[in-house]
Amino acid sequence: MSTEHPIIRSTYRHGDLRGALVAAGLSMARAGGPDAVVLREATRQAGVTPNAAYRHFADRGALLRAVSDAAQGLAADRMEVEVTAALGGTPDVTLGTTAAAAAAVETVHPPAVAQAARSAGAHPSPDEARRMLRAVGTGYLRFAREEPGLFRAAFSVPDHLMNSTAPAKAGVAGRTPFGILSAALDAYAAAGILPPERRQNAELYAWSAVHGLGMLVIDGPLRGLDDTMVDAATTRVLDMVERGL
Amino acid sequence: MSTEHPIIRSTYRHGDLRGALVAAGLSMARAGGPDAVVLREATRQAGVTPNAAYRHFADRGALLRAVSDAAQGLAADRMEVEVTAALGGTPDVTLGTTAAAAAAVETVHPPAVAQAARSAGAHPSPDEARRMLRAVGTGYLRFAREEPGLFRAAFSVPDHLMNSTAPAKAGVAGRTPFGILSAALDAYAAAGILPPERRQNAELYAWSAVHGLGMLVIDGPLRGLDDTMVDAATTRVLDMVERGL
DNA sequence: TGTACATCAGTGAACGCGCGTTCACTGATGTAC
DNA sequence: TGTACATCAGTGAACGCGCGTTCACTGATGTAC
Repeated sequence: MSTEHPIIRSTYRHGDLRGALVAAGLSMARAGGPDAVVLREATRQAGVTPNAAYRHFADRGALLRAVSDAAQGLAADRMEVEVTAALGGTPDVTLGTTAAAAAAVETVHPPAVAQAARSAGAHPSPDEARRMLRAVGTGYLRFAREEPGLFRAAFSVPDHLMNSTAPAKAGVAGRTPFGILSAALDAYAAAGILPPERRQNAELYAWSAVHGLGMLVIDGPLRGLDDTMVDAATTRVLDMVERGL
Repeated sequence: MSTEHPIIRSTYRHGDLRGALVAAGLSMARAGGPDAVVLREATRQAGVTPNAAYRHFADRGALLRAVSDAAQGLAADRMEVEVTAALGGTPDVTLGTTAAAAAAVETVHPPAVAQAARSAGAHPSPDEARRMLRAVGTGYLRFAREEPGLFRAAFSVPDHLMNSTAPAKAGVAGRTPFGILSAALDAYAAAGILPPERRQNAELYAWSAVHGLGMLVIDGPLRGLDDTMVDAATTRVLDMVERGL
């Protein structure tokens, strides 16, 4: 079932087997979600014996968790791109693929992106804050639709909120999806559009709405919706969040 | 791995093998979600040879779809109970389990429940409409938390919205989860709280918010939230939907 | 009312598959002296 | 600077497992005459 030929190594040591296994896991998750992450296949793609994986991961679950973290990092990257575009960094870019998006992030300089977001977050205008929050939502949903397998690997694998700021889950700009959402909500509050008493846990409510649409559309009963309908639904869900928060 | 002993039949024919396989599938889904639905194990629990299943289902996928439909029916039942309670049918019942909930629905007479909802839907007061919509949401989320495996089997298995009114997905009262939500939104519109121009596709937006919270809590990064936090989040998400619709 | 027969729900045995994991091992690396 | 040696990342072979699915079949049922 492996489409890519196993790599023939020249050296006895691999060099970065752990990284290679995670990369292989990501490519499997991309194609089939978390369930498609197969330990043996990962070692095959890395050009290594199956049991070599156990030098780096206690078991399949540990590999899957590492893959999930990496997928969260990619989600973060996709969101950063959207936020940057919304804030005027690269106006109105329409990026087709997540790979392109990730590349775009890297070309804009990771720290610069975080910087732009942070400075806008400090003294944002209501309009900026709104654009930022919407960008976070659309970025999240773009990732869900462009990479449904990675999306499920990122957000359907058991984990705790407490761990959601772990560095492994961060994108190239060093922020996690949760952190990006939090920053946008901070901006929202700083701009005075969100009453302070409603700021607490606002992440959960905004996240719920957007996550639910994503799951219904890629995995659930709304699978049949075409792109324009999903776009419309995205807009309306974000309207609802904006009004309802 | 099978905990229950296989049934020894006295007759050559089973009687209702299809039903038995779906029931076995439901019990597996209850314990482990859709991935845990194993065709061979279903036949074992039904006391039948593995290949006998192929008289009733083309393949494992067909069995899984039947199980998913049945799970949606159970979700509908749970929601009906909540709606009935909210509308004064059985004031303030706190039902622990879905089994109890389903039993409660049956004792109230299925048609009576649908009837109550329908009559409230025809000329509902704003307050009635609000209580009804919230009940739909809390019922959905109660089901998610009480029966996470069934919830995932019901709403994470590929299907289309077009089929979402199929009778197989209905509960004992004959309505599907989607149908119940629609009825509540009709009541909302009829009560004049939802502007007519916002009625269209409102199902999707309300559903997204509630579904997202459910998935994040049972399967995703919010797994660690304790019951009181989830209750609080449920209230706040429903507030958001109410304000934002 | 009795019987021949078509139907089709089940049996019994087997298939190929790929998985995760464990065992005892080998051989390249880098460090201490 | 050279060498002995501990470390540990990899090998090779095997395990038990249970899955979905297919084959040719058997035997109870209910219907047509």
